[in-house]
Amino acid sequence: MPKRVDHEARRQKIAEALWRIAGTRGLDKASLREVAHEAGISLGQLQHYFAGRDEMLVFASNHISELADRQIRARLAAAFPDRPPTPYEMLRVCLRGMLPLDDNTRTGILVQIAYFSRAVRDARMREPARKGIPPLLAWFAELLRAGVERGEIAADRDLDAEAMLLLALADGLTTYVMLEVHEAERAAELIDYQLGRLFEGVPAPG
Amino acid sequence: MPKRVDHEARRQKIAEALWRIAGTRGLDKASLREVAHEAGISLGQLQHYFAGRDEMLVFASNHISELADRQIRARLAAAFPDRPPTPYEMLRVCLRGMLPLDDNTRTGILVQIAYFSRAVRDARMREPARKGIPPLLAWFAELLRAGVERGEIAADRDLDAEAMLLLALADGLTTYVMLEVHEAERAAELIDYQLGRLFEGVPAPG
DNA sequence: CACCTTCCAAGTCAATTGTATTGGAAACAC
DNA sequence: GTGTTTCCAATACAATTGACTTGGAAGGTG
Repeated sequence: MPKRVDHEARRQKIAEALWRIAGTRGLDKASLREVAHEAGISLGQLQHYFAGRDEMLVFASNHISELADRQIRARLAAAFPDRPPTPYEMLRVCLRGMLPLDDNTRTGILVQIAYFSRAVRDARMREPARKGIPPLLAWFAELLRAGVERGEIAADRDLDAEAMLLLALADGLTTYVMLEVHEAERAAELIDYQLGRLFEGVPAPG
Repeated sequence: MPKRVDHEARRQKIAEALWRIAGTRGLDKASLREVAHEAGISLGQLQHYFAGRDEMLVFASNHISELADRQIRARLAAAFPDRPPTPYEMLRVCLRGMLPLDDNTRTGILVQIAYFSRAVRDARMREPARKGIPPLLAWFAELLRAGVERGEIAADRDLDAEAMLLLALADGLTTYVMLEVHEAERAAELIDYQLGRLFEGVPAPG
């Protein structure tokens, strides 16, 4: 066997270059040449790692999902280094993590939007975006159930519905932040407003 | 003055051809040639009505907004031909009108998404999408205030917040319908769930 | 009729695209 | 060293794009 190269690492480097372009100039502008240039490699090299543009897009999509997943876990660990967070706190951190409150997340959302606008028309790109949602919803519902057991949430709530509402709310509010209808902080307040109605008697964090 | 042509009508015809393409193949595929062909005219003729691609896109964007506005008013008038609808009914019809419950609306949403994914990066396209939202929100809030006066909504609600929540919710739920996470009917149920919590003691429509 | 403005069809142009090909450098096995 | 496989740079190619030019048809005005 000849020249050994870490195949996966290269593909990730390329995916991150694609990420940068999609977040600034849009996914359409992420041509093979542009991505290669952004990654600091030649078109020939890029083609060696991806058979075609679509394959590159799909790989990058999956890569992004994993990164987003990892980031939200890191955020949770960072926010509560000493004690385990309450269900309310976990939910709040997760939902806030979806909002474009900082530049990094904002760029990530731009990339998500670029992919989303393709995913709604292309089943192949829809799959990766889809599959992460049900587990996330189930986890939200579980957190809410823990909230019920702690007596913080009324027992007659439809927890699956509430979980979906919170998720959709975060997404919808983000939409209007990106359209500059309101600020990201306003979106965060509204999340808190909805959360506060759910968790009765739980003091809102400062 | 020579040959007289209804300029505006042509531009609308072109905008609708663009609409059809953006809804099926995506906004990027809406090249001047493709739009011209879809509209059944020549490239030369299309260029006579729009100086460049961007101008065509902006015009079409505005045109779509007006159509959507008109459609929702028509829907309201059709749903309650005899008596004036209650605030609850008006809100419910409007919010349901945003969901992809039929093929027509679904296509419209695909177009909206195509535009949205450009608007988040291009201020020129963001403007038209933006400007319609505040009046809509104000109208929602006004409906909610009427609900408070009828004793259907608790007096201590933050009506501006509730209005934004409902709007964002409809958008977010639509997002997940398009990603095939849940059905449009489920989204409608969830809207009713949130509405039902707001309007206390108002019976849900069959 | 003559004229002049509006309208638009056809063609050209440079730029950019995804894909394919070719040739050779690099590195490991023997 | 020889060979063989992996890796990749360079180039070519057809297709598509937005923009522009040109020439003339259509039709109202005088």
